[in-house]
Amino acid sequence: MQPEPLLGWKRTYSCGALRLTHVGETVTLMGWVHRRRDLGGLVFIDLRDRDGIAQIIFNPQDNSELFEQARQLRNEYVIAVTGVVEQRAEGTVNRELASGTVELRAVTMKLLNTSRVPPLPINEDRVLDDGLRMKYRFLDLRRAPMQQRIITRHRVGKAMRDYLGSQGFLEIETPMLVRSTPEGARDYLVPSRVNPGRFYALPQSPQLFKQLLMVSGLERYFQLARCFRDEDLRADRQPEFTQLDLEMSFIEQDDIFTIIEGTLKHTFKEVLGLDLVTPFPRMPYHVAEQRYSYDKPDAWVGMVFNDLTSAVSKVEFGAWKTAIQEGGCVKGITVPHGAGASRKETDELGNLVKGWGAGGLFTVGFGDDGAVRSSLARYLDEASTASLRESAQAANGDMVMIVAGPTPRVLEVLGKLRLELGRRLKLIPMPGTVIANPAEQPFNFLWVVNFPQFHWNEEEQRLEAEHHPFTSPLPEDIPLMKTDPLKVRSSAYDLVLNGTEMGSGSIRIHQRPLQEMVFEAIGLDPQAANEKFGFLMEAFEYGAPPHGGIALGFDRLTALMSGVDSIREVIAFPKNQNAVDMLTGAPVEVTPEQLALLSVAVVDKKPAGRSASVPAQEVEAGAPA
RNA sequence: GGGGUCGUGGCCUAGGGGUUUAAGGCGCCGGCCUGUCACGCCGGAGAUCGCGAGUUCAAAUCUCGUCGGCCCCGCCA
Repeated sequence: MQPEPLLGWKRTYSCGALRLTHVGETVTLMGWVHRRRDLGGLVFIDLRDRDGIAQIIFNPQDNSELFEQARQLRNEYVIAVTGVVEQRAEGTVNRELASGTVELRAVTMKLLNTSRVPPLPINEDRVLDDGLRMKYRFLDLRRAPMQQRIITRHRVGKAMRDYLGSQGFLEIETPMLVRSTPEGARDYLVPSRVNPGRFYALPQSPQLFKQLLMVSGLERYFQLARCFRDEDLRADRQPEFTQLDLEMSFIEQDDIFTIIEGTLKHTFKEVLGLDLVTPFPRMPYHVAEQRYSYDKPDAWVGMVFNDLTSAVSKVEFGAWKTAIQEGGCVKGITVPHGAGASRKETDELGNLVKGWGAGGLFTVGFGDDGAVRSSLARYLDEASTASLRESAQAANGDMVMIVAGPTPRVLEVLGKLRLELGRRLKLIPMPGTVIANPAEQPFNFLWVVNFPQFHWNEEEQRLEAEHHPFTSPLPEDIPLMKTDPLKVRSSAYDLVLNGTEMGSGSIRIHQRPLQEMVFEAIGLDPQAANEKFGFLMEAFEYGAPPHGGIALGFDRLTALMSGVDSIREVIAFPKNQNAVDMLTGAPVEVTPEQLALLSVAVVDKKPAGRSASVPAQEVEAGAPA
């Protein structure tokens, strides 16, 4: 059997689309052989495309030659099949398949392409080595869970575009080859051939351009903007990532909040069918800083974070003592009826928690008879146990899951832990659920407002912008700029989701004198400021409107909505931890000729560098010939 | 830059100094099978245990180094 060209064959339905209503129709499906079940006298092929799976039946009595061809099919062969949709007999219906009430009785078939045996299983959902997945990403992406996430990503983006479009926003692209600015993350640089010795930078964000668009009078801008930061990677950090970036004129902070709340409400409804409760709670920065009292936003499914710091202050347990001594805290989530959790389950959660940057997870269970079950039992005397139990509001049968350490970390970890518990205990509302009150909301958004304008950079012995230097101070605090700059509050705000940062923005400065004042405060002398940002300040002199905006982490949001921890799972072609694209091998060395053309010389090259550590032949083996 | 963890046929795992001729499941190849859907049954091929040193009579197993994946700290205005 040799592959043939399509020669006029047209696909009439997708595999996942077949239903009882199609019975009797002659249809043509095209897709990949998902699985073959050869019963000897009967062959079933599960044919898969992006939409789903259809069962095709080959019967030798219909066409013996076709039947023999079907026996020769192998997984991942690409075929086109024309046949008649038939209702499945009672007892042969597959409830697991959307198309499970029907099957396609094959009449003719065309082999479109063959396939080698794939190096990773495409027809089953199992945990695979990340390196293998990245090297064969084109096959990894063929797997159903990956396709679902890529589709989710598309839908999230589309929902955002639709909503913002309906609100009068214009999607405008900004340049990728931009001017390098010293502040912030390290830049990716691009040498200019036309201007020897000069470099572009890839944008860390479209910040300056979107402000200029406001000066230009475009009034409402947004973009799913690709951003680049040359910093070390994490599960939630890639060197290139995507932000929902927007900016508005003639607005104040509340207007931004309303737009974002509307955007997220629409997006969650469209993509997950969940009705988010808006507006999101707001918390001034100083409250978050001092108490970090997450009571309201965390009042979800009854699993609030309980502060146990004082309750366990007398417990002679090293990790807790250290945490408290260093100004941190001990907090716990009380899991209703959780005391029955197995050692295996708590160990698993413990490993997750460690991976999120906490020292470990400590559990104290209270049996139905009130008996204490804990690995820390020997550290817990009667009094401490009682006070812990009271602070944790634990009833008989409950389990308290405890994390200790620096407060921000504890809160972030507990936020993730709670989401994980919600998933495991099936407490997260199913798609389509109307969330009546914020306490049931698995996605707990929170605005943190009024960040300080500056913080002190100990290393450089100077003030530094907390958000960025284009952020406007609160008008009432401007007089403090000269006298007590650290007390100046800014109009910067963060959007926090389940204890992790999901976005941040601010109302911007739109007048030259104030911008100059801020530059001066952070130690940028007028001449340097003019050199780097003169174009912006000059723009302010031509009728810049009041404006502000925000950027949301699109990858992170999509990951959370997909229920995965790593943004790599929602990026089609991500980099590995060493910022290497394991599929193509990038970055690679380039020829001396290329370098010469760019007036670039490579110095101090590390021997056997990382680009060389992806052997060329391995890459070749992974790439299509 | 640092810490942790993992690396065993194509895939996922077991084995943690000598009864291992490296085990199992999936996959692959061949045979049988007309209602399967993770089809079933029978048979077979496929691994010098990431790589390199060292310890030892003996190393997949212990030690050191190295390479690679992942997680974290630093870093990410």
